Amino acid sequence: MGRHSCCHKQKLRRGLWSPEEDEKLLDHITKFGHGCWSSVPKVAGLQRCGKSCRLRWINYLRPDLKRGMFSEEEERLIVELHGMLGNRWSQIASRLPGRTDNEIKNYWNSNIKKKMKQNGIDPDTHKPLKQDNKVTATEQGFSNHPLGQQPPLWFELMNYNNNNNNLIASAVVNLPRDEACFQSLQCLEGGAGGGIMNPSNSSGSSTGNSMSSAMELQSFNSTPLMEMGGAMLPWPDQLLLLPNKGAEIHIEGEPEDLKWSEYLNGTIRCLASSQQDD
DNA sequence: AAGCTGGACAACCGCACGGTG
DNA sequence: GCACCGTGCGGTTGTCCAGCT
Repeated sequence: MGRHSCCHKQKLRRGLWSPEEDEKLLDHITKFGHGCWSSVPKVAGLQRCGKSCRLRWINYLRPDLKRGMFSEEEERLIVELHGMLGNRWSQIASRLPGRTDNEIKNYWNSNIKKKMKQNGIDPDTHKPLKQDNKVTATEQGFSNHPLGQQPPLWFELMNYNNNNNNLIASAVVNLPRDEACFQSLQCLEGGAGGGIMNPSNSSGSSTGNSMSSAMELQSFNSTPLMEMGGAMLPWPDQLLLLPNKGAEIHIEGEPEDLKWSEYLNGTIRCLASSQQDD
């Protein structure tokens, strides 16, 4: 590890912080706030550069830090957000109260990345790895599926998610409006009730729904397609498959669409349970 | 017991960006 | 427009420690 140029010039301390330094910094910021970071070390009586003080405060001394292990929900959220935002750790951290970008970045690199690879998911693209250890539809007993030996990505992910309650990776699945995709969704629908209309009978008009700002990278160009509880709910062009949660869609400003999301979660969970029982 | 290794965490580096004079 | 400064961010690397040989 090198030395900050400013630290070098001023012969400032570097490396791990001592409890005494922590106390000085904490005491100073508690009383006066940090204000201009470059002036903090001088006023607080620290032989550190302002940058180092800022980092120490943000990553360790801040009173609102959560610390401790990441919960399953936090882990799931990190994976989901990373799928949408990429390595924008500060943005990801802003959606996890009490967690720092550095903490999340470390956790991603040392833990989640590894789990995703073990699950056959590329942590960079959130898509299945093109490797031999990938869980294929054929391995899962879908060799007789009409889609054949090499089913499309949406089918692979959908079934992969169904058969693995411990799935770590989230994935965005593009859903083509064709008969094969429709049939697969019918399978998902299972015995949970409700009805799915054949895409060929749909009007094909777009409602132009969009995701929330947090998910602006995705947009749903939806077509009314699915009937549930007497209401027509939109068919998304994309599904977001989430670990341990089945699938979700997020459509801004239309709470009734969330029912569709919960409904799909339920059917996927239901399907996974019945398959495990077999 | 000693050395090695890998994981987790902490901290630094370089760069980009915005504000200011 | 330009230089300078402070700040924030993401990538990288150092440090510590537990487990293994």
